[in-house]
Amino acid sequence: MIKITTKIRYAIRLLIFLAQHEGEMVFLKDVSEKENISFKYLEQIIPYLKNSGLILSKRGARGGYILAKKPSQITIKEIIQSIEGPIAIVECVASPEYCNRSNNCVPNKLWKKLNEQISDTLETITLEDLMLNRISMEVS
Amino acid sequence: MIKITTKIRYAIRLLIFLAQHEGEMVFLKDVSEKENISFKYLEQIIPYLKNSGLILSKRGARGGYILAKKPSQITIKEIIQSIEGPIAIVECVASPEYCNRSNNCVPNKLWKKLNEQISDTLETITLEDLMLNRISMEVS
DNA sequence: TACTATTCATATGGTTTTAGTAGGAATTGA
DNA sequence: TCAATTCCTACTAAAACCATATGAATAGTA
Repeated sequence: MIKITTKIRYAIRLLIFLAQHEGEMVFLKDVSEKENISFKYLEQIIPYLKNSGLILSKRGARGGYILAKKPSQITIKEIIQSIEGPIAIVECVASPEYCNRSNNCVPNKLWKKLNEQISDTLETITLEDLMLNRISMEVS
Repeated sequence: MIKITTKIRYAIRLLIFLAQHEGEMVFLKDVSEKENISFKYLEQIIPYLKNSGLILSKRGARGGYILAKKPSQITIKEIIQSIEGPIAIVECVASPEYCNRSNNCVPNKLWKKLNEQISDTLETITLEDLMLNRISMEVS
């Protein structure tokens, strides 16, 4: 059911790498090698992160990528949303018009609750938290 | 990313229907018609629920299905797991051997936390809760 | 017994998503 | 001019998703 795609996982590892090299321009080639992720696939992930203003790039020789914000200001939710759009575990929680059952739909409330919980959790965790290994297993 | 499949959603609606007719044998045809779900698809979902002991069946004319337990004793987690097995938003949270990065993997803790949170939430909600519309939006 | 209604078992198929691979254009620094 | 880098776009294999289809097995009933 609920699967985190490689795109999201790679994006997070890429951003952690950038966070760990804050201030430097980083080559994608290095990320690819150090993190052992397909270079060409990484290239495809980059545009999402650029478009949502998470990273900046510089073209040409000695170009590269750099975080556009401080790691403490980048939430996991932002990262995921930059790639997949709004978090919606079922269509109807984002677009009620999607299903005409919505009005009196019993399970809907369940999905809404779960969706909000996931969304909230992802919003409270930042890149910095990941970097500093600052993830408590307590339910917040 | 995070999507609830139709199989799971249909299964829950099927079980709610059974819960609403507790004590009676229910024909799949009725569920299909009332809930407007493909009969043939429902038939494919049934075996999962049977195998995990959530429902009982009776074959032949005037056969049908009935809940094997009280609605208060069937959790949403059980239902989902009966269809998809253990809840694992990434492979490595269920099978650490899946990825050799596991030891010092920074994002792993994030996925573990999120996974547990989802799992916990789904475990605390029962069929009865759904039936009685007893889902609070407060984060538990 | 024959008929009908139901569950049970299994095969098939179309569409979408996932997870890449590939080739080359554009840009920039040296 | 060359090499290193990002940028852009097309393609593809495999899996997952969401069903549809056919018919066998079983059981109640007239």
